[in-house]
Amino acid sequence: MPELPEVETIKRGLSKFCVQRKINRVEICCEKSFIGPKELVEGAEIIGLRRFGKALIIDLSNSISMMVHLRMTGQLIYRAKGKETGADILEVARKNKLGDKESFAGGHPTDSFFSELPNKQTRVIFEMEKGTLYFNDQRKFGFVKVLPTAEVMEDKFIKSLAPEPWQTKPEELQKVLQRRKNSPIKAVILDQKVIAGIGNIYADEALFYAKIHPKRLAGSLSLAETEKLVEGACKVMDASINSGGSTMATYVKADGTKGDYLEKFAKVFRNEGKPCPKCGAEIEKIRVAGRGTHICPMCQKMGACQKMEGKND
DNA sequence: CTAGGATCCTGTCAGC
DNA sequence: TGCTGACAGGATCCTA
Repeated sequence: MPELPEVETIKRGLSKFCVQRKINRVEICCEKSFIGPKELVEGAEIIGLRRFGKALIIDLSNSISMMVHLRMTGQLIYRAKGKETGADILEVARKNKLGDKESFAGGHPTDSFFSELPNKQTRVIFEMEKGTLYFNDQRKFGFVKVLPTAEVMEDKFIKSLAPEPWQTKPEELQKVLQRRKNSPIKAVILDQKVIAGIGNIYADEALFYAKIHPKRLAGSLSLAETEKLVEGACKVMDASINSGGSTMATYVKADGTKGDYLEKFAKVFRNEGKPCPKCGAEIEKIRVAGRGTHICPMCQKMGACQKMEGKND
């Protein structure tokens, strides 16, 4: 679930609490969620955090790194010593502060951000010098992987990542779209080897920004449309990062009630039935490439050619 | 090589 | 209330 802006927000949040702190002990609650020998991590100090697309790299002082991928439902939650239950975290969240001294939570938004830990979904526990870092993951698709720092860039996933939207050249992307010309454009931009960091939310938001129907075949996009799409991806991700991504600071509203960080910037995602902010037409939910997809049927029209083939929706 | 579908796993929610 | 199937903010593997 967490996409590039969420991982970036986590990187910034954890940098405040974990860098220059030692990991004393690692407790693995789910074998599947932790790949590699935990002994290489225990006793090492975190010296920095990096992000590549949706992957977070935690670099350690002993030339070892951990690669974290949250996939659909992963979360990283840090709590200072004595604050493990999360009882006082609601108060922190109410203040809407990202960089509180005591705690931080980001990733798939659930009540685990501020409820008692560890819980049923806790997969790995890192006992740190001054607090505890929990890796939670409901569906167990995510993982933490131990590898030598020197091999991070050789990792299969990292190595095959395309540039992120800000570094994407529309002309280059256009070539890939021609190669993948018979796939729906949404399926293509969800591929991390095509453009890094986009997931289901930002795919829908970027396509809405560019007024492109997600079922349009990739090969049918003009260069101008591709440019607009890249611009849209940059803008929606910038907006999300600036609003704090999906973290406890945005999960809980200022008045203490449960909110939804999507409210802050999502124009179409999970807004089916609501009016389009541009034209007022009703936003629809459809299915594209096996994923729930949200569009404004007025702003995002299919091309005339594809329509005649009966592939419109 | 591309395209499409199944698959990993747990929880929640709509519909009966 | 309980059961069932669909679906979920991801990526890979398998098949054609």
